[in-house]
Amino acid sequence: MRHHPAAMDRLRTVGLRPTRQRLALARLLFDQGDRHITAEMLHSEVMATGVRVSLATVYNTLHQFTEVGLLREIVVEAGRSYFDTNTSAHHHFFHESKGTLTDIPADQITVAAVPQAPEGTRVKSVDVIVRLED
Amino acid sequence: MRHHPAAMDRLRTVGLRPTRQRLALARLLFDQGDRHITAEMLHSEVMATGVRVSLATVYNTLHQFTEVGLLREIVVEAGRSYFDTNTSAHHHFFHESKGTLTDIPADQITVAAVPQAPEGTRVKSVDVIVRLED
DNA sequence: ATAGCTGCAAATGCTTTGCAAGGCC
DNA sequence: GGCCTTGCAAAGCATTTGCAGCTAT
Repeated sequence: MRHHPAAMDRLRTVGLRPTRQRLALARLLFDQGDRHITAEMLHSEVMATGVRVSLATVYNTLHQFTEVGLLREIVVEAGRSYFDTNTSAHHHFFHESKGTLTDIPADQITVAAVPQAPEGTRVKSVDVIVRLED
Repeated sequence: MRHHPAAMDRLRTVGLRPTRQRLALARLLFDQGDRHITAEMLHSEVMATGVRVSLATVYNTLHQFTEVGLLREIVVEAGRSYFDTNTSAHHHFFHESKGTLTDIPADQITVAAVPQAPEGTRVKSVDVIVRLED
């Protein structure tokens, strides 16, 4: 049995038990650079590696990872959620015909003069989605 | 029977038959300034006015109106679509705890230096959502 | 008359949940 | 051992669709 310290440590650090399922998912998510993935896609991938993980667990895990800041959820279409392994400030291209997301580096777009948040509220995030068509 | 010329004309102009249902929905949508509304909300409203319209028809009508440019669809949460009666360029505040959308006038926010669209694609729209929390 | 609409109910697609069984510490 | 996790299947939502009957022109 192989151990992948990075994934293991990542889980311990955020206080989630490094179970077989969470380790397999963490490796797929974080061991290959930035990814934009849906629960279904991740489920297919993990099954393809031979590790049995239920779709329900994939959903639960994605949300747990999001809660502890390992992932960021991106909403581009009603009825489907994407999860982004890059949690730093950046924005996205969304290719509507293909249903794929691509990063727009933070330095390639400028959002200026964001208006003051209304009384009693704070700005949680500013999400920019540039929708592309063919 | 009352006739509301504006709603009637709006439908004829875009080539949709001014049926009883579409007229009722168009009046609720367009006769009171900018609105951000979901299918469920609109369905409740129209039923409250005493006009029977099925939820399926509300969905169909919202999409037809969107296709002909009378509405703009805004996606802020997975699993729910909002429709905006203001189709001009502007962005939104989304109050997460209340689930409400508010306009940010185009002149109160600046999105600059949008990167070139990748080969073979066009920018369809640039959507900015400023998420607010309490 | 007829092409376009509508309503209903069933189907769909994604996501969440309840609960018993299993696994990490 | 005890508590956290997982898997399964069922339930939940928002939305879409098929089709028979209705309606605007």
